[in-house]
Amino acid sequence: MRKRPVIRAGAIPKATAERLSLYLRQLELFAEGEQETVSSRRLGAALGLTDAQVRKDLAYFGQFGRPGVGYDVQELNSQIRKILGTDKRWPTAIVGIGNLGRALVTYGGFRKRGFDIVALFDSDQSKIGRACDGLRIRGMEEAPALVRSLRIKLCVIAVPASAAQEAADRMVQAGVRGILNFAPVTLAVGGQAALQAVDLAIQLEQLTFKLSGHGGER
Amino acid sequence: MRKRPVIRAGAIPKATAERLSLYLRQLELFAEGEQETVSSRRLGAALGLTDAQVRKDLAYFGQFGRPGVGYDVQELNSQIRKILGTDKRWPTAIVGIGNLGRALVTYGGFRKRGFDIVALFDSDQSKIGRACDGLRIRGMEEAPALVRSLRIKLCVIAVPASAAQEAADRMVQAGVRGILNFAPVTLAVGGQAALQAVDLAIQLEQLTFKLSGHGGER
DNA sequence: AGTTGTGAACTGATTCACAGCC
DNA sequence: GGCTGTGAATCAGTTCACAACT
Repeated sequence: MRKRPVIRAGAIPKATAERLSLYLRQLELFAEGEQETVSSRRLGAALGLTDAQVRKDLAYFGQFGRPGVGYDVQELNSQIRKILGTDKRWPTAIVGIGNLGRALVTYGGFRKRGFDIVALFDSDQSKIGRACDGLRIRGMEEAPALVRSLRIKLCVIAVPASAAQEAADRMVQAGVRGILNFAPVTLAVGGQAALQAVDLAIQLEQLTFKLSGHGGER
Repeated sequence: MRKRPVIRAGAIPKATAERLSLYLRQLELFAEGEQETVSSRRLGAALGLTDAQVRKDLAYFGQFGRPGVGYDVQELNSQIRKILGTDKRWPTAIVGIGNLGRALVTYGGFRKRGFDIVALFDSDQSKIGRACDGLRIRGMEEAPALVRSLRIKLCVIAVPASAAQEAADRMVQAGVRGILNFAPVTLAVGGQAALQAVDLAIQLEQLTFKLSGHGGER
């Protein structure tokens, strides 16, 4: 009898968590290609990782693979979704409907991966009431009611740096549990919410660092 | 006599490189606030890091601080710029002028931090020839000439996943040395260029992971 | 007193290497 | 032959703690 892939919790390395998302993304590609199974070596090669790394990561959560065969693409896909929490859908708000915010509203990749953009907020009076991609832009004062009624757990902050902390405070106050921050400031939320930050300019700086010699080769 | 802050190279932890950008960002805020000096403790506190971490990071590059006083904000600022390579400006191209690409073209944060968007590329015939933020959108076949004449070293890829590898190949062929990739695929460039990847959906997934219990508290 | 720079200790992550399974 | 799961070994990154400096 086949061993059951019971998901065990425990201390998951942060680095492993980031790679789980990569595994999932790649598994979706393999699934489109009608791949039934995949080995740690092939999965790793597609992502620039060693086979041992892939096996170690997956083993944190249970025994998903079959010696001599590899991992079942569909099953591993759904197990990782369960681990990441994306086996269910997440209603998500976007705060700050400027150029970047608008691009995020229409970004198809969110919906495809389990995130539904269901509310838009801005504090600019001239934007409030207008629509973007079929959704009405709301004032921040409507956040508490909407977060509650639409069961919003996540929000994306795409406001200018100077407005980001206040936007975060108000959304946490309104009840969101996780914030993806695109503003170039470090937010303080005092453990009230999970934080994830993306600074677009910093991403380019990491490239110039690599190119300026210090970055180590390869 | 004051010790000279000679930048030493050597093996810089990847993690340190990422934090350098954060230090720089924070130093700019302190500089606006007319701060003359800053201690490792204050700099770290603003970013959620320990003082020891800050000192260790900065010490990889030389001796910038003064015992009993701290670090000179302006000097540390310009030293980190030098280390990151952003003491000079970087002409940058954007490939893929869809919703995200357009938002990136107009994103002010790039210019402010040393990146000049000087060329736009797309492979969609209906977009070629149009303008975006005052720049003409070019076909990919113009990339080699423009990369050379405008001395473009970096590009941002904001095309759909299915087109990303080809876009990367063509830009590397055209001569760029670093790629910031927003497409949700792992690119292969065979060491011809430095790579940095941002997958927007993955950023949200990391939040759901934290919220789904596995992510460790704090 | 306040703060840096840094070896030493520690904690965390990756790679190795191999027994066991298909 | 191919492949997983995992303990052991290695490598990397962080924190500690303190001498030295202002």
